[in-house]
Amino acid sequence: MPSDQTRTSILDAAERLYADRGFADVTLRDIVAAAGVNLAAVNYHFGSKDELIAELFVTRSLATNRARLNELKAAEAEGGGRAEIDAILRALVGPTLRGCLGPGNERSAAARFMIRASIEAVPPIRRIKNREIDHLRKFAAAMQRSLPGRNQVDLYWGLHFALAMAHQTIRDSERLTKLSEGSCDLDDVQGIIERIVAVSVMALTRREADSRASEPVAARRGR
Amino acid sequence: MPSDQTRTSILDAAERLYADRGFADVTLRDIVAAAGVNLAAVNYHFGSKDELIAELFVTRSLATNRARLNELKAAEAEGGGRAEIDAILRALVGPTLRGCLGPGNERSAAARFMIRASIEAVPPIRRIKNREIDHLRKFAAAMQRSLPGRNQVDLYWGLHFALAMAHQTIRDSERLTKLSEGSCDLDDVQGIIERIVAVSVMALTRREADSRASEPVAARRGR
DNA sequence: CATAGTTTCATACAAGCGTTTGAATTGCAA
DNA sequence: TTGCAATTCAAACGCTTGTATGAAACTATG
Repeated sequence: MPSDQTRTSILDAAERLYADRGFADVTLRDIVAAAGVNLAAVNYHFGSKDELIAELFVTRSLATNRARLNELKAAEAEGGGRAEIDAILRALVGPTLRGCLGPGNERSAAARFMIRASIEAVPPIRRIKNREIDHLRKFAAAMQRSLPGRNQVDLYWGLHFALAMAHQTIRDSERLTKLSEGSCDLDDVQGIIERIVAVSVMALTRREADSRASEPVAARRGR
Repeated sequence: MPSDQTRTSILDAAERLYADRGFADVTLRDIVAAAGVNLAAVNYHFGSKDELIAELFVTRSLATNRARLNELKAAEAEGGGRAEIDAILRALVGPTLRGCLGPGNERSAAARFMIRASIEAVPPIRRIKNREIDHLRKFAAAMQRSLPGRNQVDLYWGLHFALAMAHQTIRDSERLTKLSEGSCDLDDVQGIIERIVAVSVMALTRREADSRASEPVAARRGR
């Protein structure tokens, strides 16, 4: 039975380096140096660089999806099969945001790795990523149960916008900090989650009438 | 005086290739092959690969910012120095969205290049990108004039969310299409703009009270 | 201890990268 | 046309990349 120690140090080092510097700037030699193992160990244990990346991504992807679904199930159980819309959205964006932001001196490498993966979309990851659609579909279904009267298209857009705000907040928190000169507190994760959830709920529950060419001012500058 | 023809074909080919395939997968040899020029021409005319990328980015960046500011000025002029908040947001997200989405058989390479740049953040671009903060500050100031009563932090978050929704819609339109099985119409650019503007306006004009721990349900699942 | 299987190691390899070189070619002024 | 600078070109450079190799070291069973 293998000790798995080399395997594990490679996975840890790779995840941390990819999280910190992105996929493009990290070579196998960087990884093995950080892991304190021999260069050939990567190909011996994983077959190739791409398979190493794929294993990292699959592992973390399953974990994140599990955390989100757990929150969703809990919310639906609490409501007898139908969760409140804000609870659904909180289950969608909460796990990732909590993982990637927050006052911890160094955030979880796992979460930052996933952000990188979602940003840089390197080939081995892109191949796996299509399964995420099925995962999101479960949230779309829950939202439909929660807001049975809503237009389905609006639900998709609301889901999309919620993910967009969460994602961009993680991705470009630096810009927001600079722009606001520090007045936007990115360590207040729960506050950020509630902000995103509140906006998404508003987007999802606004009146039907203004689904297009809403305000008079809007229609004026159509160009 | 140089004919500039080689220079121009390199710029065009590079922009198109980077837009299509990203920075990581495009080599100088790909570019010169597409441009029909010699390999050494890049270094002769631009000095280095990084300087070529930087020139592309600076050019397009200035153009986009100019388009946004033009719309902003027009909106402010129309309102006698104080634009409606929705007009400001439309000026912010409109130019980019119109450039990157839409029914055109092939979208503008320039716009898709800018999206790549904003996604992949290769070093020569990252160095330039900090100027964007100053550009966004003008929109923050306009928003403050438009909504003088609002908390400044809320304005920054609203600006941030508006850009997040626009950006993610461009970036990951494929996912939304798949998720909604085509029912979200990504060719209806003006509809998308109005959707984003409407949500952003709601985010910016919601009542002060719920800036944190808003709904009772929200407070319950704080974790 | 001996031996077979697993894991590590130093080293090499082919391929691709951005860049450089120096000679050919071009374009234009005198 | 001659002459000179600007431009183009084929070829090569040095370097880094992921991967492969075969020997050495380790581990555990008989």
